[in-house]
Amino acid sequence: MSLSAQDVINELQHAGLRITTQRRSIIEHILRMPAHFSADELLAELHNGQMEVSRATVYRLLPKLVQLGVVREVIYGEEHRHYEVVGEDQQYHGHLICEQCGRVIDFVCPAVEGAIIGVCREYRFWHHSHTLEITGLCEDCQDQPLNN
Amino acid sequence: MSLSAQDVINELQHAGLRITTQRRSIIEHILRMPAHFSADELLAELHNGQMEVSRATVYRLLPKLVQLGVVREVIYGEEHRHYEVVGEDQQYHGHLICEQCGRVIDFVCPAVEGAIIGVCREYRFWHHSHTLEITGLCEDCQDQPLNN
DNA sequence: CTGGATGCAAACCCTTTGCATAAGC
DNA sequence: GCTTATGCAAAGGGTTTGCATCCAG
Repeated sequence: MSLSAQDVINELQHAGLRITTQRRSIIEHILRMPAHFSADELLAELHNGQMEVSRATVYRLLPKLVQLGVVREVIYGEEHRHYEVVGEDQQYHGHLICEQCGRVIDFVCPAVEGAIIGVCREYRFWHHSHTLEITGLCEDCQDQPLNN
Repeated sequence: MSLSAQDVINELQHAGLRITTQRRSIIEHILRMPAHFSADELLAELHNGQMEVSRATVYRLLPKLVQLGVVREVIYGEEHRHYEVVGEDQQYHGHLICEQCGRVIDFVCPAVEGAIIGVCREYRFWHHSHTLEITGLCEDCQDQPLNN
């Protein structure tokens, strides 16, 4: 089962935040966005729909959703922020980022999960979230001549 | 053995880049910076010395050094970029980042290294570099009341 | 000499914010 | 009604860039 808009709305309410038409719309769109999206891409989607939401509102809600654990920031190499939805049952995963073509490949790796839990125990660190990003060349780009 | 300024300068030359007084100065300072630094902190250090280097020059050199594998970008949660030197013998490591006090704790974990190599083999991905960042609460902050 | 590097300052661009208005609860 | 959320537009702040000058190779 994946996260529903209502689930997120309930979380907002529990956190003492008000449920507005704009927030409802933003949440519904976020759940339909591709794996990784930026604030700008989200805004573009919102403007394709009937509901208009201002940049400010989107920018104000996203950090709250991060705090609530609904989305998390990923793919930091890029110039602007990217987010992805944290599914209920979704395993933590990492990203393989191709330096040549920009493609982002998601991967899951239980061994990494286990290692991270071990590190946190060792350092008595309370683990909230983590990101693992590997940059390099994807299979296709390894064969191609460099172009920079 | 850790990286010397001359090593980096040789790498620049091999890459066809010119060796200028400014670049020499930047490189020397980078090697003396604390574990993680921003472009701004680097500039402050440079201005403490006798040699003046402009912001533009620093901002133009850093990406080249990333490409050459001399430094890498880390600690992406922050609003601006941070870098760290990639030592010759330095083990890859990750960062534990405290959400409360902002402290950054480096850790090494061979298990993570192994897992990453496995993932790259599986996806036929050529590994250039990677970062692993775990956010949460450090030991000290776990006991303190929340203040946000 | 000649093309790459520097410095200055202005431009960029994503993101944040002040303030008046609107609307949850 | 009281307080929070929204929208607009302007500010913010790190980073990039155009252009004239400089200098390493």
